[in-house]
Amino acid sequence: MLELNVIKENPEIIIERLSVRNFDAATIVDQIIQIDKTRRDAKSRLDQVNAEMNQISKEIGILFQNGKKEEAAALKERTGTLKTMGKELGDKFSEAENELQQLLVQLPNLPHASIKPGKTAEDNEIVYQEGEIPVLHSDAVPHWDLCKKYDIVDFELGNKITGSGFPVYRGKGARLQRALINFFLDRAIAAGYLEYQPPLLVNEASGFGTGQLPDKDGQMYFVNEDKLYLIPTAEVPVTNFYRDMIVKEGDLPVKNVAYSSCFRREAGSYGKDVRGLNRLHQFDKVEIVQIQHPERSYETLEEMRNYVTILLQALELPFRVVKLCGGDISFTSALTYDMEVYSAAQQRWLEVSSISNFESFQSNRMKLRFKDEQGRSRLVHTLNGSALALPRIVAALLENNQTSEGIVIPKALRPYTGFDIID
RNA sequence: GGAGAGGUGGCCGAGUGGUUUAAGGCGCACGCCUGGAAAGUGUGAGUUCCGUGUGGAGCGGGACCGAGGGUUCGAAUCCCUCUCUCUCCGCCA
Repeated sequence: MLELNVIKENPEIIIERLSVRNFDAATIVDQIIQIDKTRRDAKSRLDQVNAEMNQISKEIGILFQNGKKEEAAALKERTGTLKTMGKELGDKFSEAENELQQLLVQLPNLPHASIKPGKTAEDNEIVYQEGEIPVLHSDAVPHWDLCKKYDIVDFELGNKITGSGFPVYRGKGARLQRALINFFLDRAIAAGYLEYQPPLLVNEASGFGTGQLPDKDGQMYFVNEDKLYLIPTAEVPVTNFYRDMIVKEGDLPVKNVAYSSCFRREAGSYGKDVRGLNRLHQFDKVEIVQIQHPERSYETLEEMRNYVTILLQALELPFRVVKLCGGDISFTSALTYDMEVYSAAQQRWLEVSSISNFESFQSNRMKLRFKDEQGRSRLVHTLNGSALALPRIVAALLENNQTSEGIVIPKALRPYTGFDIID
């Protein structure tokens, strides 16, 4: 959520910057400024009425103590009209406030100044690429066939007990998953992140705080009985730890890491993108989250990108870094790098990490602030990134490392898997 | 799921209708005291909104005692709903 003051002070700039996303904010910004006026006017008058009421009540109290009941009764009569006025103004105020809130929530985050306009993923900018594209034998097969061949991921069994998009990992497949989780967590801890195990279900306030609600309501699984949402990413609980808090400036940056299962309805997805492990309803991910001083958040974004780069290098996967264009960047993000690995049998780049700086967009929703040196409350910046999402990493490892003997496990992972080949 | 108790400032804890402008304590910040510290002592300290002023220095005012409603001239205090925590019972990994 953008800050009201910022919108009020430079409405044209907001409209111009949001046009980079192909978002026409002119009408909403206009309405916001109007409603805010109404709201402030009502609040101002309401405060005056309340002040007068408080004054009268105090006087009545004193009169009662002195036994002057008639004078008190006379004063009471005046409160009737004040009360009606107060009620009307109060209603007007909260109505305006609600409307204002509803308008504010519709505006996406301002893209960073370096973000280029663009319509789709086609317009994203490849800013870096590393690693050799493997040349596979002519009999090389995609990972879903390898899963079957080595009996490590069973999609049909998942279909049977749950539905499509919920695979069952078996034997060395299950151990590979566990190895990756531990590998990623150990690396993150070594890089100074604090490990958490968050709840996998969150309440509505948490969904709102990180921006999944009300926007992406239909993308989360919802437990109606208890009004709880299954998390689409550990970002939601881990960032919301700090909702409604004022953190100490000296505690910044906060660096947290969490492994969690993630649940996504993926409503509207179809086609070959969803084949095998490419797109699932439930998957595992290690997520890094940072809370940082506004003046240092972009350094931190680069640091996180560099951190993920090292992970991909350790796994010996060819990868590239994509800077998302205005049309492809998420509603909440100011700048996002997607990290993509090359999956050689599919001959596709697969997104395995998305690293974003949300600036104050989430912290404004969450009322997450810090005290600066002058004792002023200021919104922090929040950032997060996958480090990493497992299924597509597994897909690329299987495809790229397939040999006639079996699937070769990268060296860095062997201490975790306890085997060096899947055969 | 059943029964009971309770949510008060950073923390502990008083407060059952009117100078509560939330007692007191601990902790905190800044002074005094001290060679330095402890003890002692003094002062101060929350969040947020509106107005005025103007980059939030200041001043005036509103709201905030789990959340939301209600009663009343007036609510931390009374009533209703919700929520969370604790204890006991039941169930259970």
